[in-house]
Amino acid sequence: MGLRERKKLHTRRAIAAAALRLFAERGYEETTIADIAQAADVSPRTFFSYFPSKEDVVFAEIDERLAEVREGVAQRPPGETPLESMRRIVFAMIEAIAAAHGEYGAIQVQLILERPSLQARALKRMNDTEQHVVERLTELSPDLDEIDAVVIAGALVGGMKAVITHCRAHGYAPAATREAVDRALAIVEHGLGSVPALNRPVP
Amino acid sequence: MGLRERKKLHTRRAIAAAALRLFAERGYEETTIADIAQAADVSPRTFFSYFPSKEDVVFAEIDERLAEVREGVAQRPPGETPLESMRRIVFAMIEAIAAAHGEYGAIQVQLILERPSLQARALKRMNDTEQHVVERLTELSPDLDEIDAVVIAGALVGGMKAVITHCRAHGYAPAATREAVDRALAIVEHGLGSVPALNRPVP
DNA sequence: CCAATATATACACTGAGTGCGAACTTGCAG
DNA sequence: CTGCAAGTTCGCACTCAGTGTATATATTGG
Repeated sequence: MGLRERKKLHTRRAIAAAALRLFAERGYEETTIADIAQAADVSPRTFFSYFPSKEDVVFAEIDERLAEVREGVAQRPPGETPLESMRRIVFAMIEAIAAAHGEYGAIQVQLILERPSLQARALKRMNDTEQHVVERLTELSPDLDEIDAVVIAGALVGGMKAVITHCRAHGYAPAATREAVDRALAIVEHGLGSVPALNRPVP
Repeated sequence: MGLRERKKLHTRRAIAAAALRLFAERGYEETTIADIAQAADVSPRTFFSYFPSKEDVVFAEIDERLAEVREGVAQRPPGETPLESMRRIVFAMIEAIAAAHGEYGAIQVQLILERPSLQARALKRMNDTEQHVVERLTELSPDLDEIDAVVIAGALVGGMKAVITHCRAHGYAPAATREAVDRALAIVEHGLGSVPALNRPVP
């Protein structure tokens, strides 16, 4: 990795960190791009060569983790059933979200919850992830009907969203979270278990 | 209904119609609020007393129909099981979406599909509807755990989204749509059928 | 017809986001 | 080390969405 790329990554992180810090200190609306740029020691114009909009900077860290999850999903032990794969994906994502509760994680979550426009963007990201799951699913089980794959992905992501919603309302106690995941998966699986293609291992 | 309210509704519709027409003619980005205001014969400032943002005007008609659906969901025949209620809601919504394919419906759908920001807003509306379903569900079955209700709503709305996605890809042929709905519901229900609270009729 | 109230508009302003060309930095080849 | 090509930052000028406010105009109820 050359100097150029390292610098870029550093600048990107500096901008994101400065933005999140300012958002936390004085609020989202009250922070301008100019403020962020100044705090990160770049020109206002440069901000937009790293993030296409002010809203996107909130998702900087989340997007990084999401990319990791997608990588991880790619390689999968042989003999694993599609259903098991799906369970693994869901757990990886929940874990990724929980892990995001680091330095600025709490601020991100709070911002997203209280700004409808950020909520909308978060949902869009979930939807994109869902599309990804559909692709992966049809790849794993070529004999699976497209409509079935779409429904299954929807149910899975819906379940995930349910867990997040539930945890938000009841705090992120690990035991409660685990229980929520188990319950959600149990419910969804009872329906999913009846799709034969999902329970046949692939070579 | 007084003159004042009639006029307001008329202006609202005029603005929405002008906006959709201009979006169709020259594109979304290429149409400014000033253009819309001029076409609807109001001042630019007035636009914002009817719609909070340029994006919201795209959803004007959809929101009207969604409100109708919520009304319809409210009164429900006695003895109907929660599961039957849910099926009724899903069908009503699918129907509402299909009905929106009127004068400007096609333009709306096209706009939403090709602008990520509009997609995000559409998903937010779906999510809000999902919240509504959760509320209604816990109201209908007080003995239903919250987490279960959230998962069920998620699965239902996920299924709905799946149907829409599928229909979009395969055209809106009525037969195909009906089949998609049946398949989606069948899949979801196989899971949902195992939740006892859902199959007990309420007084 | 009058007064209270709701609505429309004009005006001025902030801030997000874009296009462009100039200045600068890095990577690489000779 | 040196200079050239490519990538990156920056300043500047601009458009447009969206807001606050004060003023004018229309509607309603009495």
